[in-house]
Amino acid sequence: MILTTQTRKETEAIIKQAARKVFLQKGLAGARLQEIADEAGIGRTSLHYYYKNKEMLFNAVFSENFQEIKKRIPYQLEENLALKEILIQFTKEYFRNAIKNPDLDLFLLNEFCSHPELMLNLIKGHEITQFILQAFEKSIQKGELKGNAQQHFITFISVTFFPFAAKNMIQQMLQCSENDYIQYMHSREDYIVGFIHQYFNSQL
Amino acid sequence: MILTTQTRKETEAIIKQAARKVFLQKGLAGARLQEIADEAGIGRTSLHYYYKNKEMLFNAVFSENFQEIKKRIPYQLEENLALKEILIQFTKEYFRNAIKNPDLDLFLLNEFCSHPELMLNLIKGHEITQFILQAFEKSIQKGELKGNAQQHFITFISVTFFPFAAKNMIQQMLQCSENDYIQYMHSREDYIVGFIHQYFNSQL
DNA sequence: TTTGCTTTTGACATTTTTGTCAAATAGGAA
DNA sequence: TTCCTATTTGACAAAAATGTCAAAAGCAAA
Repeated sequence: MILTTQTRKETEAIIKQAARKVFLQKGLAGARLQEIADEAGIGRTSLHYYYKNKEMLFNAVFSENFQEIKKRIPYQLEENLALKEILIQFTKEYFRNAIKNPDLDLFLLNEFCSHPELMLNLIKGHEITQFILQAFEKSIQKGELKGNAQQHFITFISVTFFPFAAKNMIQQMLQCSENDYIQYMHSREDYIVGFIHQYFNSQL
Repeated sequence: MILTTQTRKETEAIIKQAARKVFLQKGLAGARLQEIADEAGIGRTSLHYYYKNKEMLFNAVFSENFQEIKKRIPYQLEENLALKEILIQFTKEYFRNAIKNPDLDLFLLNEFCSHPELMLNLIKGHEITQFILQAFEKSIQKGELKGNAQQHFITFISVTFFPFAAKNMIQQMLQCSENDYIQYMHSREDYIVGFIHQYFNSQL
């Protein structure tokens, strides 16, 4: 039997993954170091060897989640793409990454409540919000859409983002397993592309 | 100066309101009995006089929130109403109640993660989920809609429910105050009614 | 005022969770 | 093997939070 000697980095990665799982599920206050240690398959005391205390560990995990969320959001969208195309590209990119980690979405939503200052950075550093909002406004000016850009924008965010944040709720409502849910979300990607097309057509 | 003697019920109500505030903000694990007592303006020990322990208090608060959520959801919808009308009625009823307490929505979403068994009751006791889902299915059979009932259903839930759950996120994204948000949500009600009409038209 | 009840309070006990430390262990290099 | 360092472990300390209890205080009726 081969024992792979783990380097410090590897162990840290295992711990972070375990911590991530527990933190996402129970939040900072609800997470127990013992549970994280068990999940990581190490002694609780060892946690302190790698991360001085709970707060440090949380910060380490959090900043990674933070990065991961950023990666979901395509930062370069062609300036002159049609709005419809922008939305479709965005959706595809978001789904591609989010399906792997739907837990992050609810976490994110909560962080906007508990740490709004941090979240502001996420938005500010990333002008995507303004970009899409403005794209909606331009589209309205061009006569492709009627009404209010903000409402359209929120609708778009809702139909893409919410089903990830509400993963557990949806599972209960549709009375389906985790696999069913993932399956369902895969097909939702196509559904949303269709939804976007219809959204524009219905305005004509 | 008049001292109003408080009856037990009144004191309980004060405590529940204080507890509600703290629980909604910090969750069960994050809430401190001391903070709740301070918020209620009583000694911590008195909490135990009214509610044996933290869990009991949480249950009391929770079951009220529970009831409040239920009230948002119209339980009697005419069986033979057109789907379009069902959705519009549902939306109006939901908005009417939710605008007052948008905090509950995110709380609810979290509870589906942390206490799925409890949430199952909320859904089971209330056959509204199945009712609307089936209404979508019937509508598809009648040819009013194409595609998958579950997708339509989730879209509908998303555009109505999500903007409440994401209150803080939306405020940051639209860079607006709480008042602006409320204003915005009021106008969203009308927007959604229009959205529903278009949703059906676009399928023809 | 006395009595009998409800409510509040503070001191203390218990439990739970986190943090510290020194000793033990492992594993590679000399 | 021996030495050195990195890591793990278990015993313990400390802190944080909750729970208990009996005594005190409040209040209304007799």
